[in-house]
Amino acid sequence: MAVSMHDVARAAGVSQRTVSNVVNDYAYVRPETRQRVLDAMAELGYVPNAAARSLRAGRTGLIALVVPDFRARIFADLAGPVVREAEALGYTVLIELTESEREREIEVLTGGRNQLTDGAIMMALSLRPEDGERRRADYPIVLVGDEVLTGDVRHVAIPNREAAKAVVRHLAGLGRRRLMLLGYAPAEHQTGRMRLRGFLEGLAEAGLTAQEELLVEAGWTRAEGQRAIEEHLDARRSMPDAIFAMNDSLALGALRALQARGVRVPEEVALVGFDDVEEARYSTPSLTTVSPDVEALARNAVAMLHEQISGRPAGRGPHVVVDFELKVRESSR
Amino acid sequence: MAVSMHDVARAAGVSQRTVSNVVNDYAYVRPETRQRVLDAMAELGYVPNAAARSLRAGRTGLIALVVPDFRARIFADLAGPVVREAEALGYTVLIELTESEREREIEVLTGGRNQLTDGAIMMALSLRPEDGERRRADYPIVLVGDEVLTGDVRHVAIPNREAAKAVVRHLAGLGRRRLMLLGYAPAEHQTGRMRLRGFLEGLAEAGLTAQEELLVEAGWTRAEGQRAIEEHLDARRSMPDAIFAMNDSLALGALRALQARGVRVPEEVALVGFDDVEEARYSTPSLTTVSPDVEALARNAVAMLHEQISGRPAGRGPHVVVDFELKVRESSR
DNA sequence: CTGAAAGCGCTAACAG
DNA sequence: CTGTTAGCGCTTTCAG
Repeated sequence: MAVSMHDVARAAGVSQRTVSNVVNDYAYVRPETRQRVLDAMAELGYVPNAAARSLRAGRTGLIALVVPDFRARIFADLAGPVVREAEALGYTVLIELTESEREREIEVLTGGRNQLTDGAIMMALSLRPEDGERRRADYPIVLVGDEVLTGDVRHVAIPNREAAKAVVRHLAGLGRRRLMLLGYAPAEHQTGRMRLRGFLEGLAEAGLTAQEELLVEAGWTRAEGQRAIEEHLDARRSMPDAIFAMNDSLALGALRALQARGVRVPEEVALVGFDDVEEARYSTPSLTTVSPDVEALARNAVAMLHEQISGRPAGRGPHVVVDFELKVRESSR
Repeated sequence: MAVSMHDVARAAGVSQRTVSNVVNDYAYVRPETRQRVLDAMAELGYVPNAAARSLRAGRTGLIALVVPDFRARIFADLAGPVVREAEALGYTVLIELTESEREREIEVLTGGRNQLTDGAIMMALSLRPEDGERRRADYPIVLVGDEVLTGDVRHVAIPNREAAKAVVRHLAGLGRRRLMLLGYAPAEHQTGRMRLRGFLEGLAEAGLTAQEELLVEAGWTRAEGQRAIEEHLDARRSMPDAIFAMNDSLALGALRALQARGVRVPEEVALVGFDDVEEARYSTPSLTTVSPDVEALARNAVAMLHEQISGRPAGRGPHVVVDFELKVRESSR
């Protein structure tokens, strides 16, 4: 067994209490006593035991980051900032993968199989509003992304609607009139619904009307983007002069299809994505895209969770929408 | 405070011991007693307390995954499999980011600031061989990637040398004679050294000799790949007929530079990368690359760590090299 | 099959 | 400033 506080106390000739005081640099300890204790600790290689501390404190200092999968770039992007923010507030982050399974997401709402974490930050993709009732009231949670639960669950969102609107405004400003929305998926995630809504609002604002033929269904993957555009072109459906893809993967797939069919981007068709994945900067042409402030997403999520855990008064509302930036690149000029 | 075992015991009219037995489906408990206990647990919403259990057991059931950064694709790819494997063995994974700082990597060797984890899987980039001495002997660690420590540290490796050799063999088989190595970095990571060594061995095997002008220095990023190739072309240095990039980012940066300068790939210059990032499949032309078996990497790392933690006899040697596959795509035909 | 009770390592209330 | 000590929730030894 590892060396305990008791061992240190004996070695330093003080009581356990004093060792504890030193470890937590608490209260008043006479400098020389402190030094003696520190020496003893170093000598014995003392390391405080997290389990005992947690048991005593009733908190573990752990928070869970719950994501569907790390291969999706946005989740990987989020992990770094979340870990850093959490660390700054004294938390350690542990990872939970849901593979987008609803059961696993629900399990998080109840605090998990064991009370291992003080709270969770979750990107939920499969929860339904009514699942909110299964939530254990005293388990702090912050949802990132869509607002999928009813009730007073805190949540920090990507500005889907506002950004989609900004994209349309940008395209209309370039004189484009026949805008395609790629990745249309009626009643899928709220993310899709919000981007759709922003798209439609943008069109209305620009005095344009949506053409049904230009709302193109596709899963949000590169392969699907490619397939959908190929089919659209081959079927000689009405040709857009701009495409707003629901995310960058779709956009990059579309780009490949357009190039394969000899359609020039951006001359004939402008192309805009969403997410600002790294590749967007490096494709040829480079891709105009919406860049949500992921850093702020992480910062807010951790801060909001910390507020709940520590019972501190919320310095911000229960719902936060972070900023975004439209990165205009070669694909829409 | 949450409901404890004691509460459940009282509600079910049994002793704490019996509840514990039920929870750990231990020993012999009469079916009806078991049921009564289960009912009481459900009724009260009992959830076992991880801290108490850890304190008692002397193990936390947590393992650390220590990586420099999640934005580098390979780390993100590793996370999923590691979490899944760990879960299958009853561990929870927690994340530690080192930003490649040597001090932080060393700290892991000593078991960290608190005994929170039972062991660690680390991708170390900055450790030096002599750091091995700082290692706390009883803290289980598995290194992934390079073998950076002397001593008996377990480690699972990517087949850098073998794969680099296979790449050269492939290019030579296509009739290419003037092979460039992009991302040459004398005495950087061992990864680079091993790939370099494989490259040279491959050349020797094919009866070719390395030209110094074709060992091109560059950081392992896309921007650097682009810059290095642009400079090389603009300086009118000797033209290669094939480029082996130390990783895919470099290769994709190089691709961009080649296209910008009107060099046709693969007709004039074949191009091969390393890592098999997702984009490699979708670039134009798609990129030939080495695909290490990341799944196996994760599986072995977790299994080896588990062996150390549980003190089980090692079913495998202390060093494992996983498989790879050379994915031949459009960029080298 | 079940109960009583010790004790894992630490914090903090209480007492000097 | 420092010592004593109870107890966080659980597992497990020892008795029944």
